[in-house]
Amino acid sequence: MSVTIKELARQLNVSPATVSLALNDDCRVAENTSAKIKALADKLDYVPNNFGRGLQSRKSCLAGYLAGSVTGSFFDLIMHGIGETAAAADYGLLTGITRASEKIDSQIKIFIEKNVDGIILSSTYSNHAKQFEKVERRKIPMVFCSTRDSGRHPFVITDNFKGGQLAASHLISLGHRQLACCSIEKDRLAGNLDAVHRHSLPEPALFQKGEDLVSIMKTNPLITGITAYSDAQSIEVKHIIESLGLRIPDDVSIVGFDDMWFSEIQELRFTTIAQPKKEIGQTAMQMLLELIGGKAVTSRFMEPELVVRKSTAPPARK
Amino acid sequence: MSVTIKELARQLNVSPATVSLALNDDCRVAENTSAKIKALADKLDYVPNNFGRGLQSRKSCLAGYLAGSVTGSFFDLIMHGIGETAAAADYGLLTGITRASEKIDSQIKIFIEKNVDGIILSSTYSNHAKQFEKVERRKIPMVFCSTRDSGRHPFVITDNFKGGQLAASHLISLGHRQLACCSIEKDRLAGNLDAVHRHSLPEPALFQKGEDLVSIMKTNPLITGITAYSDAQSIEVKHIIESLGLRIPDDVSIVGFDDMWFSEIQELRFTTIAQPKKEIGQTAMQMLLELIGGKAVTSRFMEPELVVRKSTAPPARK
DNA sequence: TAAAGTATTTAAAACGTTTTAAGGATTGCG
DNA sequence: CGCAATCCTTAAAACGTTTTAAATACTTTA
Repeated sequence: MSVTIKELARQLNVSPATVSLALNDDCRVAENTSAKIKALADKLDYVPNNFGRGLQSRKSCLAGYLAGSVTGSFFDLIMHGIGETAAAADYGLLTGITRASEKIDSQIKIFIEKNVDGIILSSTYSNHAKQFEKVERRKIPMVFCSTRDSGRHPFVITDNFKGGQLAASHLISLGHRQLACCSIEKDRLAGNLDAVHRHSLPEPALFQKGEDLVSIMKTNPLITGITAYSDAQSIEVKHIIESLGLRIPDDVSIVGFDDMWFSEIQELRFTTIAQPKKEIGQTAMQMLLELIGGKAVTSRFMEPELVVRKSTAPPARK
Repeated sequence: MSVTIKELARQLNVSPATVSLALNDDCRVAENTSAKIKALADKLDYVPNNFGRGLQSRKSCLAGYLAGSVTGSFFDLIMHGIGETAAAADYGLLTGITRASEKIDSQIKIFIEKNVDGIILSSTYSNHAKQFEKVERRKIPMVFCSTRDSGRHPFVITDNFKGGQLAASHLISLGHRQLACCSIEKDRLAGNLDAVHRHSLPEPALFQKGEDLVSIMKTNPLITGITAYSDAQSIEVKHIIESLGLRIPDDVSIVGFDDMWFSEIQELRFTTIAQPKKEIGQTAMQMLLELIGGKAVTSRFMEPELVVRKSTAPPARK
């Protein structure tokens, strides 16, 4: 049985109300009464009971985080940022990491049951509309993190257009004239196109999966610079290019995206567009806290950054 | 404002007590009353308030998970397992992922404040004794996951002795006679030694960091098989061995540990001792739930498994 | 039909906190 | 000294649930 306000009150011969007031730094309670109370609370290691408090305040100081997977450190670092900012605000972070579609509904249910004050999402979950309707009906604030929905909820996301520009500009500045670009992320593609247009170069060849490159490279052997969707795709692309008898970066340069830890390992050393993962998480939680506090928040784009390693170089052949 | 038991009671002209009893499937309430109540609860999307409930039951149905980092997918997969099992038991998972020592105390504080029913730890945190004393004083159950302390708390961990045996036996069966083994994990080292002794082979050379291998390989050029501490260390070892002018696996074989996702990528293809990461997480949560339920639990060792890829082969030279 | 038994419902208290309005002391001022 | 003003403290209600013991309704049984 833990120490309660009543117990403190009993021991000091004051009322529970006074204790509560004192512990909440209410200016109405006398200096030395307050001091006495705080001293005893400290000594007995009093911790306010979240149930009693929540019942009254209708706040749980709990936030939910839902993501498909944190494997490979991308969402891991985001979660780091979220958790850190949450803890600083005395918020607990309830995580629901799951790929299995049928488990998402149950995670949302748990978030609701545990009375989270808000939810951060790293996926759009458009096929779970019914469950999210419940969240909205309860007016539980939501923030999208590293993804965005059709517009009703605020989001934090890397400026993908700029990222695409950065990737293409880097390749162009190295002397590459004919590029290829993964078309999965529309904004990055748009940025890529923009850079190419500015230099009056031919449009990049488009691909979705790494394997598409086999035929693309055969059709257009002039391609020397590739923008991949992610560092993970860079691995795939590297393998495919090498299986075509070409070398990285001598014959073909690759720019990845994300700046995952494995891009740094000696065997790979990928040039990439870094996303500020931890900052994205911190910002998302920050925004959620503001939303919970009743403030209006606006979506934010975070700055990507070019990290040059060994997968890009000037093209050997012109 | 959400629907409460009182509201349901009002609408159906019964007492709140009846509603509570009905929703908890108490046999005392009449069949059709119960049916009516459940139907309305369903229709109005009633969700029991965790504060009211927790105040009464003294349970939060919240568990805490504390880990140093989930980067690189090892603890990520463990967390997956924990979360899945937690959700199945209607438990929320509060995560405190942090490397920063000064943030650990604050995470524990948050766990206590939010009234978690139990805590899973993936690190021993021996220098945070004061904070953990508070946890113990409150009799909050704890389970160690993929680590173990000096004995007071139950743990789940891979059978490292067996893992060490597996690694050495594999190398020996390929024909390697002189081995090296990372000595960081004592049980794995013991398993390694055991296998070597069984075959009456010379004891393995010991190293801690990958860089130690530079001098070790020079002192003992007969070494052809290496057991690394982890797949991550395998990367380092590979790089060092190659920088010594030797090839993997032609000249030197490497066995890693963990079976992380990157061990599968084409550039690496590491032979490794796989740890059942997800199962470890599931088991840890299972044990915690039993502990919370008042049962006695015993620690468990999970089976490691040899995964043969391309970093091991029979030694070229005898 | 009264008594005894069973089935169903309910009032009330409890859990720990915060908050509001009112209460009691003390002080200052005329 | 009396009245107001100020300062400090407190009783009581509220939040939503569960639980216990008591109350009510309905069946049997004699």
